[in-house]
Amino acid sequence: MPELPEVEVTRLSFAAAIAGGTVLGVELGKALRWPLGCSPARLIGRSVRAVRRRGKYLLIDLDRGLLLVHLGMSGSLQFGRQLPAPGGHDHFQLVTSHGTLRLHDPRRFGAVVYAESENAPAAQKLLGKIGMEPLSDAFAVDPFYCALHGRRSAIKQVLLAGDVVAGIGNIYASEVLFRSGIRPTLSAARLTRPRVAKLHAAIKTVLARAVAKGGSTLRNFSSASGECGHFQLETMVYARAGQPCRVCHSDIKSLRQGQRSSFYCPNCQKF
DNA sequence: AGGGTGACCTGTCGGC
DNA sequence: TGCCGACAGGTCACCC
Repeated sequence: MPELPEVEVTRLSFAAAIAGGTVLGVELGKALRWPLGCSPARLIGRSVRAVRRRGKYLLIDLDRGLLLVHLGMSGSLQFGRQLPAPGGHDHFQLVTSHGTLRLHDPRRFGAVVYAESENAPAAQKLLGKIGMEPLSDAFAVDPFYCALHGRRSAIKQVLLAGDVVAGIGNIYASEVLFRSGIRPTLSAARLTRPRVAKLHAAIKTVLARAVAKGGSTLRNFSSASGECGHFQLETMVYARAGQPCRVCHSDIKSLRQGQRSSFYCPNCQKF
């Protein structure tokens, strides 16, 4: 469920509250995608410094080491002093003096991994190939254009791969391509500079807007404080196959790319 | 090295 | 009602 906006909304919903807390306990449920990478007991007594985000990863900085949290396809976090009793899909809990952080993840594609530092191999294995942060100043048109120029795959696939720009998943890839008038099947290398500039602007605008709207709640996403998002109410193409385009009223089409659905308007995105 | 495919896991929904 | 296949917001290991 979580793309960059949902992960950022989650971060904002508990980062300030957990900062300064001391780890009192770590509880593991069923196995997630990867093992924690250290004994839970080793984390007890450490304090939480801050919570950052890199792509779709949350980085929970401790006074020594950090936890990398990924929500996978179906994960969400909850944070509070008094959480209800854990259920069968709650697979990780970080109990701190400021409250408990809980990972709920039915499909278990998510993960919580400990690393000694951001540069340690355990962290770099996950963060090493992540592309530019789209909401940072480092994400500029020139480097974006250069990176896309070397890719012959379809632009939708390149956006999803995340090694050029970080954090764009299946919903927002379709949305930013609609707003820049680009067909998802077009080879990334064939985009002219003006079109890359338009795509760049759409990525910044759409992701920032989605964060402001609390992310997208399609099935059951909610932030760590339990708030649902509302961006799904303003999607232009995602999951709208057969419905009229909100701009030109043509039928929205869908197709499969790399075993994932893409949505586009054949009139607004001609090539 | 870039690009394509299967794999991981559970829940839900539509069709027969 | 029940079963079965397709699909779901991600991404990595593995092939060519």
